[in-house]
Amino acid sequence: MSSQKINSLIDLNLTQYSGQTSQSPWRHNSMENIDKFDELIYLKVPSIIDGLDDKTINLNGLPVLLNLSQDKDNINGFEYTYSLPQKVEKQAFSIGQDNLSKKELQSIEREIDSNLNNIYDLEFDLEKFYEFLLEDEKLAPSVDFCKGLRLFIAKDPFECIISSICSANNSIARWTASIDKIKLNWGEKVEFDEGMFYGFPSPKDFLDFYETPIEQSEADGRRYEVDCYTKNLKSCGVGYRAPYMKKASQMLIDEIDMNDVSKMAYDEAFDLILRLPGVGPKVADCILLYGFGFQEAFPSDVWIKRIVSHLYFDGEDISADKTREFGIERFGDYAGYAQLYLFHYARKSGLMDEIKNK
DNA sequence: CATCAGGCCCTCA
DNA sequence: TGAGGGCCTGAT
Repeated sequence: MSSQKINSLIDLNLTQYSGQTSQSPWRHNSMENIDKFDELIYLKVPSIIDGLDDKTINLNGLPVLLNLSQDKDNINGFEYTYSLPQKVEKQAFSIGQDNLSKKELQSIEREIDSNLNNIYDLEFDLEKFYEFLLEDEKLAPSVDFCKGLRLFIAKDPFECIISSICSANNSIARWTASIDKIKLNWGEKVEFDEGMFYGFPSPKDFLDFYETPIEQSEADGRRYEVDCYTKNLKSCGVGYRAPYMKKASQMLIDEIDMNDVSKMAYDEAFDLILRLPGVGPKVADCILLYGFGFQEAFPSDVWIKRIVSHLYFDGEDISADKTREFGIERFGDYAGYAQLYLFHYARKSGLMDEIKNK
């Protein structure tokens, strides 16, 4: 398999490990070379691909495994290879192909490129954004610390919603571990030569999950205890967020169509997402930014609050709500990126430690 | 054994 | 309308 090239300014390592609240990290392909970003991601490309003889072939969401690699001293692009699981290749056999044709492979590659464009926000003009940053005295230093950092957009909005609910009042290590457990327990399994990979359960799947290891049930007029450990959300370490996740899933089935959200204006989408249980202003903005691509969102957690307070309000203690209003007002369509750059600039420059010790 | 972690929910002025 | 207490859980 020849490797494909993407030519865009991006630092994969920085982007991947900047702790953005959209998805748990991917899987290292090799730990041997630390000077190289070398990771595997499993995703599904859209279902229809162009086949031979002007026919289209429905592979119903073709699973592909991508191996992305980038030398850490070259952030002007990256390369990837991809592989398909044996199971799906057999589906191709069943529709009369003894292998995928060149045309079909090209179609798949186009879809992969399109997915990578979305996930890494590659259409975003970083150079233009840097001009914007340099005009702001406070933001200007961030350019040197964050060169090549891009938004890391979720593959799946629902996964992003659950991940974001999970991240509230939590540590990065814990919420990512919980999400990994959920995928391991209940995600669709797809086997590649490189190993087993897992999808994320659907909203409907979540309705079947229990909130505690033992639940009371009633039948024949009497109560008894049911061992539901195997479908127990709390066994994934999500704690009191388990009922939030279940109720949110129910609402996403009954009353909120995720397909509508991206068509809405930001304010309207914000109010809608805010109705989900376990979702406050900060989590709502994370969902809109990382799950739906609303770049005018300004997720305001305690750190952004402290940073904004320090840089723009002379250290005066301001509320998270006021921080959010400030970010949206001041940075406009760049709010999401400004938040990302502020956070990592503060972390890398030592500003965060300085504020913390106050 | 406390404390705390990239908030949210609920209660009560 | 907003301030403040309590909270699953696992790491330190």
